[in-house]
Amino acid sequence: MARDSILGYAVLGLLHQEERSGYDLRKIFANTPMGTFSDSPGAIYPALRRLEEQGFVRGQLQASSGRRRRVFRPTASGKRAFRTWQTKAITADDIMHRVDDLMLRFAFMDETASPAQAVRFLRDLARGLRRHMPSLRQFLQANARRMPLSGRLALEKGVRDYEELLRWSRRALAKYTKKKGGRRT
Amino acid sequence: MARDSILGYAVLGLLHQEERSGYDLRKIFANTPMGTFSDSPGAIYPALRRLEEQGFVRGQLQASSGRRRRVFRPTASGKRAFRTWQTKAITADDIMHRVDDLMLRFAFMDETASPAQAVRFLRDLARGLRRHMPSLRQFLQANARRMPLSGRLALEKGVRDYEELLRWSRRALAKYTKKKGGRRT
DNA sequence: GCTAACATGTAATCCGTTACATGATTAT
DNA sequence: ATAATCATGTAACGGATTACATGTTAGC
Repeated sequence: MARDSILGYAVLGLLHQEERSGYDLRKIFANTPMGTFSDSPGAIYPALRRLEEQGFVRGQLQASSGRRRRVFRPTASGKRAFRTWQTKAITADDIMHRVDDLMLRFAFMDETASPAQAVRFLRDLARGLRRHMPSLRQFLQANARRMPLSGRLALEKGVRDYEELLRWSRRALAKYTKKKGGRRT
Repeated sequence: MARDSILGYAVLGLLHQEERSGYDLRKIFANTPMGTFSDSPGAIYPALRRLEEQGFVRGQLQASSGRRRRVFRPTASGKRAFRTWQTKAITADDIMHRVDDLMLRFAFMDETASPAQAVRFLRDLARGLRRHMPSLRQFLQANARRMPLSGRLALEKGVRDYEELLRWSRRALAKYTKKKGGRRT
């Protein structure tokens, strides 16, 4: 529950979809756009062990013949911990420093929480972004003039990324509210 | 030169602008959009020590009265190391896993390399992105259908981010080639 | 006199990287 | 047979987080 790595949550989320082995997870991290995470055995297997020690996943040996293979599933407690992490309030700090975590939290929303929670998340995100952006724009306006071109362009890109994220959250919200009538939080 | 943290490079880049103390750096990381980096003393001071041990920066005590304050400057060797890191070829792995590093490398380009290097970097980046995106789009097309809405939206955001980066690199390139005639690599 | 800001550090701990190690099965 | 892939781990190391520790100076 407490001080977990994002990798741990990524793993826990993936295990909600279907039971998987460490090797399965490695392949996912190696071959898909989820590959922002490490596919190295030195990251995955210790992460699985930690999750198991915390009681968030349970591993089970498959096929006693030859090739041993342990597949993992989340426990009830693991599901609870994931959902708690995923649906907790979005802080200013999340927006400034952990946008990637936010996207991971959202990516699994329909599977491990609910469309209603997805809507709540998107509204929360949009609100956080609207609060954050004025100070960013202000910094840009105050400093852009005396910055060299490369620095200015990099900074503008940073601001633009947040604007894009806000636009994305609005489009996403529209898809949820149009498609389904689901409104209860 | 070898196995350095991004924080180390961020620090080294900032020290190129003017001499700064650990505390100065902390303030920058705490109060500006460079704040993706840690402003904790437990990150900054060890990073400065490592840079000093590598001979990349030199610290000097200021104002012997009361409040001690050490300001750091990059050495010739530190400047070389930074420039090498900054201008090295962009790999597929950089594009898949280290986009933030790429932006940091670019942000200091005018100050620590040259506009010509900036142009070279942007062209290299655009080429890398054009190569990378087909497989991303392909994955999206192949999987989007059977993904839940939240997952699909997150994935689309990922693809869109790369498209935005490509657009940004082209706009940035245009600003370099329009503004100055600087063409030699 | 007290608080906030200035200023620099260390220690415990955790996690990821890199490299190493081992062995089974499938395809050529 | 032998290479590739399946499959799981460990050990050394490095760097970041968190919390602690210490002392100075300026402003109210």
